[in-house]
Amino acid sequence: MTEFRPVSQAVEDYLKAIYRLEQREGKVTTTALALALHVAAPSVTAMVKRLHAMRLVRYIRYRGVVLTAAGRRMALEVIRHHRLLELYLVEALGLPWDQVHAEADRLEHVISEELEERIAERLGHPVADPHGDPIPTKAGQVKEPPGFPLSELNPGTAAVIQRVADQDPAKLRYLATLGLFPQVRVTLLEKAPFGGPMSLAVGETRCTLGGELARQILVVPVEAA
Amino acid sequence: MTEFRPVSQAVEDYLKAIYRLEQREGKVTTTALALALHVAAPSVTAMVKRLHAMRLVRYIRYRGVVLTAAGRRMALEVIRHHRLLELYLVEALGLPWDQVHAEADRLEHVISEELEERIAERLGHPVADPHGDPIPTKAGQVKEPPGFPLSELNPGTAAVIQRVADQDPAKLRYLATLGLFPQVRVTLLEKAPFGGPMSLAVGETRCTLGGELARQILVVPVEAA
DNA sequence: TTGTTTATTTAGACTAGCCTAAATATCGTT
DNA sequence: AACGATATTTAGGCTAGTCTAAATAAACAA
Ligand SMILES: [Mn+2]
Ligand SMILES: [Mn+2]
Ligand SMILES: [Mn+2]
Ligand SMILES: [Mn+2]
Repeated sequence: MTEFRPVSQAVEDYLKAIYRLEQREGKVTTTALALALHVAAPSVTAMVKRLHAMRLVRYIRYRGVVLTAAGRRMALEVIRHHRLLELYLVEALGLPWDQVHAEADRLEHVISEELEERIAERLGHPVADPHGDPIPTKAGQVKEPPGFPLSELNPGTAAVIQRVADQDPAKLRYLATLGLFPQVRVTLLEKAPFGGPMSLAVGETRCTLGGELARQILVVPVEAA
Repeated sequence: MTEFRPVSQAVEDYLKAIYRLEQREGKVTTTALALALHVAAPSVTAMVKRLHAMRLVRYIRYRGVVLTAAGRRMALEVIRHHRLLELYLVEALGLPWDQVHAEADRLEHVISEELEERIAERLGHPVADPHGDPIPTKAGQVKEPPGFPLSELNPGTAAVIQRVADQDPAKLRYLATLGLFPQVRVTLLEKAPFGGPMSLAVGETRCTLGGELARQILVVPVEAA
């Protein structure tokens, strides 16, 4: 029944990007895709036409693109691979958390369902990757975790980091030196106005963080200790 | 100095196939490559011209193809990936030994040198994969293990399996049910003439094996127990 | 509402890899 | 030494995915 056609790596990358843009921006334009995928706009136009013909998106000229149910299912499948792999590489092989994204971006397209399953099992069927991003289930369920940017936390409040939304290795390495990971508890001490730097207590130490980075760190407030 | 250009998956597969044919047959013809890679002969002609232009092989029209030093280095690099991955998938994730070949065939092209290194470390820098095939070193050294086909062993002699040269999953599953793996000790009891079936003692049990399969199992004789 | 800026698509081209059919070279035999 | 069989290459074509330059539609502002 469910007819099964294999799909190219490029197609999977487009679907993933479309999924992320739908989440973050609501609508998905040609230009946004071109930017996200580092290709020229006409390349995107050509590809979304193909995706439309494959019934993975609905595409209306000049109106952007929307995932179909089949397209969303495939996107989530690839994202599941990606996030399981990231976690596996960190947990089982000790790769640094700033490198696993790039590695997973290539591996996600080639692992079998069998291998995916073994990895999930070995990890105890985890629900989040090393950056706090939720891992879709086999059935395609995702629960985006709650949380808002650390930059909007009120001074004097404690919170637990849920997610680090940036994937730039340099930034991740820097955050690691500060001890800022998902599940870590922080207290906001002071905040300069207009997106300026903030000073934080992390465990025993304290640090200063620019507004840029603080916007990428999602937190949930907790009771003071 | 060593200029580093990335190479496509197709190129890596050709280099690997050329390497294997050089080992097994001595010379590498267009037809042999076409057969090995399941492509049409003219596709091979086109590709070996490109490989020649890239200085990965020397190609003379109608005369076949020979790996250059650079080509051999690349082939061994991919083979190293393949065999490390096969062993890792069996050891660390418990995949059945008949499935790891197909999985490794896709993964070998996308893992980073960093990940390769972690895997090798985790495995304790092994020298052979689950089928007994030698794992080239980082520097490109391979030592083909000794051994001759089980089909040529003399009746009454004991031997240790060095290598199972077949990679057909069905055959490998069958051999697994008989307990025939590398490092396993067997004794040849009887042998029918003209490549006919042979009866073996494997541990406590005995079994019968067709000449076809016996030719793919490489052994080294040992003292009787 | 008209004109300008910006986003998007069309047109046309290119590369890597693959294919089939036809031409040609090599090899093994007589 | 020549012939037929076999191996190999050439010729020509196709798809996926990319690009730049040019045309056009949509959005915004006066
Ligand atoms: Mn999957
Ligand atoms: Mn992640
Ligand atoms: Mn390598
Ligand atoms: Mn193997």
